[in-house]
Amino acid sequence: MAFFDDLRYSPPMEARKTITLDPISCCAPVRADALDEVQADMLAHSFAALADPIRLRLLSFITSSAGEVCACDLVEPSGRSQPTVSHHMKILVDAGLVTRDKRGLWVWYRAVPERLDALRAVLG
Amino acid sequence: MAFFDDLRYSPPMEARKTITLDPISCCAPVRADALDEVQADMLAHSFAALADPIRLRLLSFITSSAGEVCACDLVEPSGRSQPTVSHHMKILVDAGLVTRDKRGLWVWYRAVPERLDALRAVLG
DNA sequence: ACATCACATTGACAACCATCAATTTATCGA
DNA sequence: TCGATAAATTGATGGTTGTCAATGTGATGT
Repeated sequence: MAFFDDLRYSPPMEARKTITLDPISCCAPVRADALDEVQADMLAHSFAALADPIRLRLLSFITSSAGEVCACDLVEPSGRSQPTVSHHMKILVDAGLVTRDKRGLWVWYRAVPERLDALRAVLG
Repeated sequence: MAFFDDLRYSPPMEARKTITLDPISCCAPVRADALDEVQADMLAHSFAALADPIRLRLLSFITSSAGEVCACDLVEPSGRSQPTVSHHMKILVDAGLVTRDKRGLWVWYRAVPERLDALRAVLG
């Protein structure tokens, strides 16, 4: 019971093996960074492209169609104006998640599966 | 060559089989939404939690340590002030990506692998 | 009770972001 | 060359976000 009281108000077992109750050294150090600052900046930029519901739906339109999708088919189902859709698509393209291919008057978008795989890898 | 010129300035093969050159029907329709608006809102909220380099590094500190990490060990390596780290950790907790456990003076964080798995699933 | 410590909250500010109307740019058919 | 069309850009606006100094809150040991 004194043991459990100790546990409740102290650093965990692993830490308690090597440290004292001195607040300065209360905590076991975390491991070396898995992500350096440059990697974190790049990844954050990619995830930011996914951090908007409209962009997620636009991307889902594209990934759920096996091939390409015309920009003209994204405006109406997204419920946003043409300039807004163009703005969001630019963000997805700049993040490398989709490619843009202009042919004549129309622009065609394709998902970039390798890029989505890379983001998946970071999460697991 | 006339054939390729056509290809270059027209909708793709699949579309050309069923449509005319009338601009109104120029494009093959995208498939039904894979993501409805409610799902998109929730997912965007989760990805927004990952859309900051500091939060990605904080999360990586936690996931790269097998067990828990003390909040007191996150301030110095993140290079941000204590209130700023507290702010970012709240965002990660609210997004369900980490859990918060206060024991005595210290707060301990743990990753929530199921939640990271869920986000991974969306990307693949 | 009191001083101390870990962490959260508040308040303020600058930077960034989503959105749309209006306009511009690029491409096509005639 | 001209009119029409798809998409990008511009400019403006309201809302959100990252940051820190100062302060508040709750737990601890004495």
